[in-house]
Amino acid sequence: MYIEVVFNIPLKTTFYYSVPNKPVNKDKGLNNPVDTASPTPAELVEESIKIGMRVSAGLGKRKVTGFIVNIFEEKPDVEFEIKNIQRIIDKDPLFDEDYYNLAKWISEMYMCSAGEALFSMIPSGRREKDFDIDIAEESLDNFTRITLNEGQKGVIEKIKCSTNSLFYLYGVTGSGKTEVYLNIAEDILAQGKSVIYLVPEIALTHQLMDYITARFGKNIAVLHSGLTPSQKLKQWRRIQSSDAKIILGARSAVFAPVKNLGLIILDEEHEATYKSGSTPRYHARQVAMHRIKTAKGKLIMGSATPSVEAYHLMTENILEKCELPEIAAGGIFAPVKVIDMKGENSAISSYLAEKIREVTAKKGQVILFLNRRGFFYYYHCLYCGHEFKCRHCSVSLTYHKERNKLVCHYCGYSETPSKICPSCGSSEVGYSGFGTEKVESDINKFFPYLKSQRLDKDSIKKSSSVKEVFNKFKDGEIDLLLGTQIIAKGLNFPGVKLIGIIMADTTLQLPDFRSAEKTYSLITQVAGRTGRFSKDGEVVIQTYRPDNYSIKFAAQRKHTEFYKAELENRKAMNFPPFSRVIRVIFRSKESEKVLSAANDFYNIIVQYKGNFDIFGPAECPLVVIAGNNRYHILIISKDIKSSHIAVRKSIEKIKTISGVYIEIDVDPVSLM
DNA sequence: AGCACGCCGACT
DNA sequence: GTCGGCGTGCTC
Repeated sequence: MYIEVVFNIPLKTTFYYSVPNKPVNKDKGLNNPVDTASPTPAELVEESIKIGMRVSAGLGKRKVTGFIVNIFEEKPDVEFEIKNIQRIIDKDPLFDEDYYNLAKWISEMYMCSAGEALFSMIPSGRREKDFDIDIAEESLDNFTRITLNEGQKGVIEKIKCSTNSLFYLYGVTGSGKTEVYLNIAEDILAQGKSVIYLVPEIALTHQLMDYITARFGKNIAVLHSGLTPSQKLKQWRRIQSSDAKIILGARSAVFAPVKNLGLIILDEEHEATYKSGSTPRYHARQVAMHRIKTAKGKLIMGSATPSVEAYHLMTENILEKCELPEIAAGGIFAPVKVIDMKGENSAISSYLAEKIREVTAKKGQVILFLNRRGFFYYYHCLYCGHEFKCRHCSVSLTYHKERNKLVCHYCGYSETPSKICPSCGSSEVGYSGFGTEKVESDINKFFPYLKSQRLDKDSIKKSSSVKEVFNKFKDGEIDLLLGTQIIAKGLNFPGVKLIGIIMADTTLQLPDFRSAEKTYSLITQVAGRTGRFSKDGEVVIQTYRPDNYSIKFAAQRKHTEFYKAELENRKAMNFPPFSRVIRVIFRSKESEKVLSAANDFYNIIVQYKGNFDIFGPAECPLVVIAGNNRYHILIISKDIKSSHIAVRKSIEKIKTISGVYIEIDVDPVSLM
């Protein structure tokens, strides 16, 4: 008997092995050891081999784990000598042929080997281990059905009756999206089908867990990167055996081996965490759409701030838009005030400073958002606010202080910044930008009497955990919380009466065509959540560009207007959703090698004439990560097919330079 | 991706 | 003479 095996290596080739007619150390690999003393008939061994099992086999000089993807009775007609496998690892297959087709789709789509795809989809655990789904027993009994409002009832009815398969639940936080998801899930489960419920981060699975169990019982499985490989394997087996029919998890749960898939829920669709950061760089949304198409099920995505791509699909009626009325629980939005930072001398505007004084005097709490450290300097006219953009790409130019150059990270264009504003003639052009430290020192200077706490990735490690800080904040031991995205959860505390976005421009001036979308999304999310928890709260947004459409429309809650403006821009510039992007990244410890590798690639891909444009090579916005110098090339096309083929052929053709690594990102979500 | 082989320069 | 640097090529 012969088998075809794939390994977790970036090779397109599959490998052939033979299976000896005697048990191959079968005991070692199985969870339930067999008695090796009694000889197992050859047929039995062969019969027990199935597609989807793992084997251990010699590959070159080493012993590697691979997946069986095909089985043959006859010896394949090949030149080379076929080796025996060393042993079979699994008693039961981990996937079937349909699932292998999904892996092949991933490998095609995201340009990796089928082996790499399978290894990222399937847990690597060897021993099944329990994962304590500690559900308070009383919550099982105490479940009471929430009464749906008219809006929710309407949407549920619409989704149930529609012949469409793709839906978008468009509604603010608190509009009751979860209830809609679960009502549809109930319907699908009643039909004997399975449901995958995706959330952007692990923390959210914990919250939902109790609630879902209370409602549907214990046939729930969890899959996320917080579990050990063995725990994942156990969940995997439960899903395979249909012991679990609802799968709750983060990005990778989209690969759950469900039988009879009926529904995928993808909450907070706009979140970038749905896009994998390592090979294969899949997007859970894209995978979900593909799985639903093949399974003929339904997909419901939802968010208060849909990605521009999703919004576009709604206008095209590819996604059926289901709107939920503003706030289900009944509430008001906090007023949003946009402050022009022009002429302000400190990181905290006089308006915001006054508000902080006012609020804290009445024992209210304050949250200040600061999006990351000042990686990028913002070069602009301090008088009229004119911003410097690339004349080719219309993406913000990044100022490099050491070189005194404005650089475009899309096409590689650079220029020496002019000393005079091209728009108003003012000589007050220059760069600005400040990090957490500057804001922190300003706060301490102005409000030495306040108990303030910084919360970002750097500060957690040394001091306390996020949870601790939140608990302190909740108990009122902290007056002012200053931090990055992490503190978004703090918006749910009723004591918070003031939220400030210190520099809305930090996301806006990122050298990324999604910068406006990210800015809009952040402001809308912040402004949308606040009113719900503190009735007399206020949101203050500081910016040098109060008239920028993303800030203005988000602050005024003119959502349709924002998407309209953004889609017009994207269309004019031929950016997604009006095109598809493939990003090819080159990295190396040696800076000279990267650029020459990128140039080599460029010279190869230009030869493949197709319906696509090539941008670059250019430095990645974050030029050096972990000692690696980084360059990228962007291939932008109306139709991904021709660029896909060109990239694949170029990768095959390019001579590898030692120490230079090439990574491909299809439909990148971040271009940093 | 690993790992070995092999071809050159440096050094006891 | 041989140790070790990394460019090249192969893995069923």
